[in-house]
Amino acid sequence: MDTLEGMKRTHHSGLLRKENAGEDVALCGWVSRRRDHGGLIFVDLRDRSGLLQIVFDAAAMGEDAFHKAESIRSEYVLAVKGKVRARDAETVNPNMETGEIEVVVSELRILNKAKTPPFYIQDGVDVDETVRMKYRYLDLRRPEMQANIILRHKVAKVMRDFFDANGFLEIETPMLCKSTPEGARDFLVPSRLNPGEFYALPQSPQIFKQILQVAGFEKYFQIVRCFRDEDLRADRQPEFTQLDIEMSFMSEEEILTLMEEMIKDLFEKTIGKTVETPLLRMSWDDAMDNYGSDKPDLRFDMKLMDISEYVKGSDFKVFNDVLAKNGQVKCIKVDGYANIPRRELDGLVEFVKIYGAKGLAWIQYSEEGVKSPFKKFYSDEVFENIAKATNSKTGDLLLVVADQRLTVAAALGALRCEMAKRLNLIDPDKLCFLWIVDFPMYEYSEEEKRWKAMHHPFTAPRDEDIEFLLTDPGKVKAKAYDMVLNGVEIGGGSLRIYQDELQAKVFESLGLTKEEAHTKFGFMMDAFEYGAPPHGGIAFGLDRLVMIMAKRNSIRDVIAFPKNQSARDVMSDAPSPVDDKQLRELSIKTALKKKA
RNA sequence: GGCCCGGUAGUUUAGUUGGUUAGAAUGCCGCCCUGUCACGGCGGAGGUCAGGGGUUCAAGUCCCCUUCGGGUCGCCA
Repeated sequence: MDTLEGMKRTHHSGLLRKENAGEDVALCGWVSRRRDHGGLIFVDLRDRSGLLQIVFDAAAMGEDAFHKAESIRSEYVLAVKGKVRARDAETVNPNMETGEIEVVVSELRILNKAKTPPFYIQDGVDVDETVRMKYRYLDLRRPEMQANIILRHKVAKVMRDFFDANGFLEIETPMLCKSTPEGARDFLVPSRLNPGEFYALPQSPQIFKQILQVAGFEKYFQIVRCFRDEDLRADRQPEFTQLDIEMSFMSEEEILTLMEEMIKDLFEKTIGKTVETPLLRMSWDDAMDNYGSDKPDLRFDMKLMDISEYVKGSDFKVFNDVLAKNGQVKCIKVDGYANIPRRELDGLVEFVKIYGAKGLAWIQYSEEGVKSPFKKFYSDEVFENIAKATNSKTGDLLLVVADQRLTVAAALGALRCEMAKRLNLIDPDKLCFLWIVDFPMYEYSEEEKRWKAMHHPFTAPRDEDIEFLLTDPGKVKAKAYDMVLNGVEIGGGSLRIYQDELQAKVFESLGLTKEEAHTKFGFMMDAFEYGAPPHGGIAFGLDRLVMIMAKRNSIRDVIAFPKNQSARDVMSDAPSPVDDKQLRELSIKTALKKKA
């Protein structure tokens, strides 16, 4: 085995070009591929910058050195000295950035051997994700993964530059915090020095960033890790990174505008995409009614349409019952899909049930006439009127759900996205941003039979709705806003309550007594008694943002060391049991053992 | 916690109605090869069909349980 002693790398392999022909270079990297022709060996050398072909020629380099070259295997770590040579026209490889040149090796050093990797390190290879995760260091060598991690770095860098230029300060907040029972489950950390007591890892720096406003920093941001002990998804990890922002003396309008500028700057400087501002703003009500979602994907149309008025007053019990209970009958139109196979329709019925709908009906405006499970309950005229109202032509399909407003929205909203996916209606290069505004302040929890804050209890209600806080909470809208990109919520925030009378009222509306509120959020309420400025903020999900920029379907692909769906790190095998001594130090008697 | 899908050489996979010794590609090992770039040629090794139980003359294949992985609903103030 050799060392780098006395050799200094002069270039990165992937950056050499025809202009470098004739230069003496020293390169370092990993063996991506080896092509042994007997007296001539080609190796694709890979470093962070890319691939380059290096050539070992028995005639030119002497027998001993060539013999050494013959022992090279995949992923060996090499250092080579040699001369850049322009390739003959017929040996140019147009598929490689460096395909016009190669490096003829004069000196080879094998800096390290490598075991045969469990999978081939190349983009586009479909390897089981558990294997990729276990050997994450190999998976991360793939150019695609390197690009994702590099993009992530650039994103953070551009954000920091932007906020610095706009007078913001990056301030760190604690990782060991007080547990707050509201919201997501906390990860708990036992305190050795305080037996029986626990810290919580932050779900977000929400309270601290607001207190920093009381402290007079006026403009705060932080790129910060957050922790939530909830079930995972393709776009949810137990620890994730947030761009967290809070500022004082700014209106909602000013905040939204500044964030638009940040996003515009970000997309331009990282992936070279132009974002048109100002972004579209849509009320929560409009989003729910037209798209069935508070994070609508606007890359395709297919809006929800209300056909309640056309189907009321018939003998069709399903619709009648729903309409009698203030429900609605709505549909989406799938253009040119009237000949949908029956089997697929049955599948769609099952699909909407996942979202709480009791069923799915349809109208097929087919060549052979109208087909619909409720055809016999209505006259031809009704179907003509529905066609007119929904702008349906022969060949179109309407998918119909009847239920309460939010159930219809959930089912048709999901179905809308599903049909777009199936029919390939989504342009993958499109970026559709929008703001969702005027969120409801509260949502009713059927489970707990009470009103819960939709955002969090420090979110300010709209001034004109304050009078309804206690009398009609469902009517109150909040000064809250989410930024949505391609059907993904990438950020959300609000103006906060900063006057204690209003805060008390909101706590009361949530069924919290002053004492309870004080136990939960006391230190913040204390702080707010000493001159809290009007303030507000927002937080963006950095992982999700990078995921979309990198056109990936999972945030695991843009996180260097992610967890799997069971929240395990399969590379390090965390979490793991600890021995009793550690537990005793923490004053924890026993840990429930995983059942054997 | 619920629902759906999946687990076959290192990797990606085929495997029909349950029926001979589980097949291929790639990777790996050996030999040959001076213009390849997914190099090529010849030869070779490599399998707890996730685990357990059941049905059967016979199970990779059918049934049940467990386990692991992915997606999703709930959950994520």
